[in-house]
Amino acid sequence: MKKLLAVDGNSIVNRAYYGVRPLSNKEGFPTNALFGMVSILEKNLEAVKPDYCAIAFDLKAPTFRHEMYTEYKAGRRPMPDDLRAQIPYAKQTAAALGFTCLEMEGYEADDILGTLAALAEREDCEAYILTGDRDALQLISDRVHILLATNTETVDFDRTRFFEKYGVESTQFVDVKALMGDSSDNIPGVPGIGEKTALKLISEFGSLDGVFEHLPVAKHTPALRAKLEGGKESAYLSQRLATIYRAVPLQGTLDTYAYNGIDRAAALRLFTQFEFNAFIKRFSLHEAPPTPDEKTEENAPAIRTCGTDFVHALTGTVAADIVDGTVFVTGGEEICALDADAARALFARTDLAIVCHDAKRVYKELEQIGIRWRGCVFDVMLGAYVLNAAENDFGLARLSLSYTGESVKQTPYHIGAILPLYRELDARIRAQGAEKLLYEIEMPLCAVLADMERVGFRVDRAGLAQYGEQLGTVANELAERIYYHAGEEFNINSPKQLGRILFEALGMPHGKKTKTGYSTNAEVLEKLRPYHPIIEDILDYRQVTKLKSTYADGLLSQIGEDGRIHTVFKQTGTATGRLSSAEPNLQNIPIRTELGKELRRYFISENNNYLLIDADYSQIELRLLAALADDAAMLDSFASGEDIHTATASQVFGVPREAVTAELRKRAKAVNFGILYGMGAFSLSEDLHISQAKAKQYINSYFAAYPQIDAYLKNVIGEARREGFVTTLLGRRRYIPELKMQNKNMQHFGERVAMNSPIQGTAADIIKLAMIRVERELRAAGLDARLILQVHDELIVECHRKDAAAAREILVREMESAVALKVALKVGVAEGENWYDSH
DNA sequence: CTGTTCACG
DNA sequence: ACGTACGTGAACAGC
Repeated sequence: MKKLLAVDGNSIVNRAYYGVRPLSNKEGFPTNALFGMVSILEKNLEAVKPDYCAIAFDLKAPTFRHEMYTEYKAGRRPMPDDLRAQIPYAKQTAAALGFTCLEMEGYEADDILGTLAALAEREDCEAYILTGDRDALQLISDRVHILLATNTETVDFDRTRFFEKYGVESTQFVDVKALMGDSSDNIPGVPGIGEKTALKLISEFGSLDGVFEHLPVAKHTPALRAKLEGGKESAYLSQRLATIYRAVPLQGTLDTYAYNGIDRAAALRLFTQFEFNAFIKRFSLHEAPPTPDEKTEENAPAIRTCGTDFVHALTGTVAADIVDGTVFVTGGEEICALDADAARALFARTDLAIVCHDAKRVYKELEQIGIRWRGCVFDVMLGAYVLNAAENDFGLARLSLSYTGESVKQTPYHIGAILPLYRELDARIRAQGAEKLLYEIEMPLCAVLADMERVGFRVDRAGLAQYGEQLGTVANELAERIYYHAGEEFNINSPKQLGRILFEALGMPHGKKTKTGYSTNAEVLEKLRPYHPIIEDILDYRQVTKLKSTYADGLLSQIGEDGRIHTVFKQTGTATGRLSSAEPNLQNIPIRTELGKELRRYFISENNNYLLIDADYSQIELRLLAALADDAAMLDSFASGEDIHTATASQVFGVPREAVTAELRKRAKAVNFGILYGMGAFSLSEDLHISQAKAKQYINSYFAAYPQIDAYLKNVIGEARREGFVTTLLGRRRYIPELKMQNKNMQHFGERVAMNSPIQGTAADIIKLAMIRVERELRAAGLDARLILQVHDELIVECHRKDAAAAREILVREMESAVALKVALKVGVAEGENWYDSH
C-alpha cells in the first residue's frame, strides 16, 4: 500500500524551536527551529518511506473558527521574533526536502491535514500525520496514523495505541475535547470538567449527544449535573471548534504530492546559508549525484578545455584550468599520481599566476614527487579565513556556495569554482584592508609551514619508550592501591564508575554535577583530598595515565621512519588567527609538572652537531593590551622593565613595589590573566579562593589603576556590537553572532570573545610575521638552521652548532622587530640539545 | 558521535 | 534560576 506523509508545519517548527538550543549562523540569523525541523523531517522520511509528501502551514488570517467564536485562540503568546524569522525558510527548506507546501486562507494546517487524510483514505493509501499537537489524534483510523513528535521521540499512534492510552475511540476524542476544553486554543469546554471526567463521561455514554441525551436519567452528582446543564451550549460550540474540517478545497489527487526525493541544489544552498554542515554531510550534498554512467567523460569539461600539453598530463590528478593566462590548481588526493615531468614544466613557468585551494597541501604533495614549488599567489582557503576566522568549513564547495553562490558539483575537482572565488575574495579582502594579512602573512606563512611540517621534530624513540614503561609500572601500582581503598576493581578512567565509588560506595560529598552525573575532575577531587587517601592516588593515576596514553604511547605511534614527528599545522583551524597543531598536537606537550616536563627531554636535535634554540615572547598578550588600549600606566610599567605582575600588584593593592609579597603578586597575575579573557568576579573568586565581593573589589581597583584599559575593553565591545565583528591589528576579522542573540549568557560570552580575540589574534598575526622573517633571514644568511615548531608565543629552531649564535641573534631580532608598537616586544631565548634544556 | 577530562598558550 | 575566563586537540567511556 502506498503511503502519505503529511506534516503540520507550524507545530513541528514550534516544537523544534523550543526543543533545540539557540543556534545561529555567523550573521546572527537564528537557525534552531530550522535545524530541529530538518532533523525531525529527515527521521520521519526515513521511517515512513512515503510515496507522497506534504507539509501544511497556518496563515495569519482568521479562520472560520474565529467567525464562530471570536475568542478562538485568544490570549496566545505571540510568536517570538527569532522564531517568526525562521518560518519562511522553514517552508523553503521543507520544499527542498521534497515536501509540497500547502496553506489556505481561512483554514488551519490541521484542516488541510484532515483533508489530506480523507483523500488518502479514498485513494486506498496509508496516511501518516506528523505533528506535535494532540488535536490531530481525532484523525486516527485504520488507515491514518498520527506520528506525535515530542521533544525526545516520535510516537506512532494508531487505533490500538490510542485506545490503550485514552480508553475511548479516536473518533470520540472530539467529544472529550468538547467537554474538557483546550486552554491552548482557548476552547471553553464545560467549565469545571477536566480530562478525567470528560473521558469517563464519553466512554460511558459514547458521545457528546449521548451525554446530554442521558442527562435527565443519568446518576450524576448534583454538582456535575449542574455543570453539564449550564455548559451544554458551550460544549457544542467547543465540539465544532475542536473538530478538524476534512473538506478543504484542495486541488488534485494524491499524485499532486508525489515524493521525488530532495532537491539537492536547493538543500545545499539553504544548508550552507544556515551552516548545517552535519546535514550537508548526512545528505551527501557535496558529492556529485549518483549517475556513474556519465561520469568519466562528461563530468570533467573544465579539464578538457585545458588544451595544452602539460595540463593534459594533469587530467585526473590535479585540477587545473587556464583562464586569461592564469592556471588554477587545487590539491587533490591523487596528486602524487602526477606525471612528474609535466608537472615540473607547469610549475616552473613564470608567466602564470597560480591560484590554489589549500596551497600548503599542494606544496607538500608536489614535494612527494620531487617538485619544490612555493609559487601560489592566492589561496582561496586562506583568503576566506582572513575574511572571517570564525567559520569552520573552508572547503572549496562551501566557499563557492557562500561567496559566489555556485554549487560545485560539475567535477570532482571543482575547477571552475576557483577563478570566480578568487575574484570575489580578492575584492573583499581589499575592501576590508586585509591585503597585507593575506599577501604578506598567510600566503608566505603557508610555505614556511609546509617546510616545518616536512622537516619535523626528532624524538628519542628508545628514551620515550622507556619513560612510557615507567609510567605504566607506576600506573599499575596506583591502580592496585585504588582498588584496595575502594574494596573492588573498577575502571578508574570511567567518570561514571569513579563517581559511583567515590560518592556512593565511599559516601564522599559530591560537588558539582555534570550533565551525565557526578563531576570527578581535578578541581572536585582536590577538595576531597582531606577525606580519603584514595583521592591522592586517583589524582596521581590520572596524571600518569594521561602522560602515558596521550604522550608516551601517543607520540611513539606518530614517529616517522626518519625518527621524527611531523605535525600538521592547521592554518584555518582557530577563530582567533592562531595556528593549531594536530596528528600529533605538539603545542600541548607538558611543562607545568616536573613529571610531565620530563617528556621534553625526548624531543631532541638531529644529532650532536645540532642544537635546539627556543625563543619566546615575554608577556606578549599583556603588552598588546597595553598598546591597543594605549594605557599610560601599563605602558610605563613595561617601559621601565619591571616585573609586570609586581607592578600590577603595587598599583592594584596600593603598596610600594618593595612591599609586594609573593601572594600579592600571584593575585595580580591572576587578575592580569583574567582581564585578557574578560573574566568576571565569580571566576576570579574561584581562581583565587576569595569571596566574590573581594574579587569584584580587585577588578574595580584594577580598572581604577588602568583606566584606559577599562575604556578600551568597553569600546571594543561597543564596536563589535555595531559592526558584528572584531578585528586584529592586521585586519583579521572574527564575526561574533553571539552578541546579537537573545540569550544573555550567549551575549556575555560574545562580549568576552570581543575583548579577547583582538589581543590573542594580534599576537597570532605578530608571531606569524616573525616566522616569515626568521625563515627568510636564516636562508639569506645561509645558515644551517630551520624553524621546526611554533607554540603560539614560542618558536623553535633546529640549528647547527656552528651557526647557533647567528641563528639566535636572527630569532630575537626578527621577533622583537616584527611590528613597531608603543610597547617593546621582548623575547627570551635559550638553547640545548633537547627541548627540556632549551626552554 | 557526544561528553568528560586534561594537556598546552 | 542559571552560569560563570579566551583559544586549542587527544584519549577514553559509553550510548
